[in-house]
Amino acid sequence: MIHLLIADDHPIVRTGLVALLGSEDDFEIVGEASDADAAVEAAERLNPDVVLMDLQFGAAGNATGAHATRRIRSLEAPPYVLVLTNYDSDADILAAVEAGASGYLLKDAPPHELVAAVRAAAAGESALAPVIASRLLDRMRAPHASLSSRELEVLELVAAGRSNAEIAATLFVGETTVKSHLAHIFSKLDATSRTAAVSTARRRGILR
Amino acid sequence: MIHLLIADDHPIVRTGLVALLGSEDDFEIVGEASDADAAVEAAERLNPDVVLMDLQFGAAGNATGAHATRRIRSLEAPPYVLVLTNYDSDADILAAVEAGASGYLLKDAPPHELVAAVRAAAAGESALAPVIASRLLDRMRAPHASLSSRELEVLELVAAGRSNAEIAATLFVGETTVKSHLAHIFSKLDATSRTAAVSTARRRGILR
DNA sequence: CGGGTCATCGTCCGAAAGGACGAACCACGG
DNA sequence: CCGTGGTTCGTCCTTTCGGACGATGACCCG
Repeated sequence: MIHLLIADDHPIVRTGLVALLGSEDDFEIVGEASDADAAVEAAERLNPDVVLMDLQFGAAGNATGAHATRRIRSLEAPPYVLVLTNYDSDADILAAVEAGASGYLLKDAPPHELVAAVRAAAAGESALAPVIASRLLDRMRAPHASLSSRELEVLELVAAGRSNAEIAATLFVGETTVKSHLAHIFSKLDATSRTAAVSTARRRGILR
Repeated sequence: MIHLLIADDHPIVRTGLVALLGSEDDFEIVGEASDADAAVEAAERLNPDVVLMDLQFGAAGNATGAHATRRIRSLEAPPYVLVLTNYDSDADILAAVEAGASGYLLKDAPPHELVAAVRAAAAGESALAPVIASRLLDRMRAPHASLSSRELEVLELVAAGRSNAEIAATLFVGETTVKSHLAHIFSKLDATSRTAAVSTARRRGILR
């Protein structure tokens, strides 16, 4: 019997997952969580085998699914975490994998793929949606144009229209550091300004 | 008895909606559709009272939920269409309302709100999520933040990462003119920098 | 014809961004 | 054990951007 915890801020999605997965004979849904903090708490208390984790949680909290994943994976005897999200941006994928996710699925995945991924995760295997797997392979093949996670973090804030000073404050670093990251980003993306970098990153699918 | 048709490309969401709405005594789900064309066909054939319509359909087809809504509303004795989507961008809302939607709900809406909206739609009333309603009112109050065609031209070049000097050369005008257009754009979009303006324009659906 | 919007071009000036150096710390792998 | 890459910080300097004034002519609409 595989014990599942479902963490998603959309009631509709939670209901759908419960209906889809609950009908499998060897699955048992032991809990649901509607935000990142509740997910961590529930994972600790209910001791599930696999956590289905959304990456985007509404404005309710500021903790993201990636944060929650990291915290869950640092519990003792942690459950496997299967990330389930809408988008396939490099930034999200990288953040999730680094946080210790066992798999990365898109919400438009067909049910059988979802079920298979849960079984794989419960067995300790990795389960990546085909789209995601090929994207990761692309990244392996062309390591030169890949940004570090910190650089992505900076670039996302740049794309949101924040100034260097604001970004520095958000990330708790000096403005010099932000400019340094940006210089590396410009070099990697072959851009000479922040807006050009954002444009290139969007075109290449690095940002969504 | 209210007959429902559910149109959404995500199996998880469809399952969730069926589970949530199917348990209401006076609701009956008469069909599901996984893309926009199938939704129109099903609406014509099954003659539901209310169609729950997603706005974003995956890359499968090119028809959007707004198109499908328009076509459904142009049937004879058309059902009411309740748009159900993830995003609350002004462009989406406006497109849906113009296409004849009776309501606009976000997928993170609580179930009771969803049920209430379906009943309201079936009764021929409008049902807007509070967030959406207030946004529409804001738009009414704040007279048209729409950009002139020249301003849009400039903004697109800005979004492509070009500098003021490059934009000026491209459009065969002086750099001063570009800066003047940008100042107007900043004012209309309530932004203080080019990247922030691009970000806002994207969020509002002004830029793709 | 007056009033509004749009597009075009100015100047002045402070703030922000970017380039060009350098340098320290740490983790990780060959 | 040493090199490589990532993250952090620094200074000096130039370029670009954005704000705050402005001005002109073209156009449409009531």
